[in-house]
Amino acid sequence: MPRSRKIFLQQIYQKLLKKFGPQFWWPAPTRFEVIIGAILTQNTNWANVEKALTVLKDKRLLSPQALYKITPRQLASCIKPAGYFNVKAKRIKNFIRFLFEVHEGKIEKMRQEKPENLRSQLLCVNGIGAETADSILLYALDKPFFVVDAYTKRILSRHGIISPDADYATIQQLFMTSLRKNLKVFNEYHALIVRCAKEYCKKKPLCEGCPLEDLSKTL
DNA sequence: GACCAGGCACATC
DNA sequence: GATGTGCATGGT
Repeated sequence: MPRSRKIFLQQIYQKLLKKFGPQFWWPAPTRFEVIIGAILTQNTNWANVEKALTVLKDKRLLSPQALYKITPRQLASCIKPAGYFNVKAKRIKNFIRFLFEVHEGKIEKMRQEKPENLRSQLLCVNGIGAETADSILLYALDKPFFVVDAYTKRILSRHGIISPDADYATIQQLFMTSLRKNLKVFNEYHALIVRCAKEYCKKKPLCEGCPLEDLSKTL
């Protein structure tokens, strides 16, 4: 990778942090809740996810044991506010089944797995793709994997750092080889990208007032 | 009423 | 292997 691109990614982080400050993403009370949230938030507004999580909490269903017992149909009816409730119910059940079959139903057991192995295992669960796997690894399990999403792609391609058709692994590598392997930075950086894209990167062709505006000129 | 939101798997060509 | 499509609610 060109050295300039590396520095560029580091500069973007500093700019975003300066502009928006820390984002405090995912301060959920349990790792398990973060994981379920990661599945529920697929292609969905976070506010809707919180509603679904509240229902699960109120019904005392937000535990591996409880979700193991519940039927997909019952689960679907609880998570309706998050949208795609039938698919997501299946996906959550798939994850729970994996958790019990491979890690005795225990998150802490799962955390003992070697990070690379764990990522492969998660990707084998039907319904968990690269982004959801990395969100789980980073935000729930404290494993340093950079999360790439639609916003990340949009911002980077808009500022000419990647081509619009760059794939997930390529973009992830870009970040992971440019930055220290640091949980806090990975966590914050992804959240900052989402924040920036939401506020400034919606309108085509250019995002007026975006803190990254001037950077692309220096590339 | 259209559009969007912190994706993914599957069908089809 | 690329491209298209279904899944669904709630806020703007």
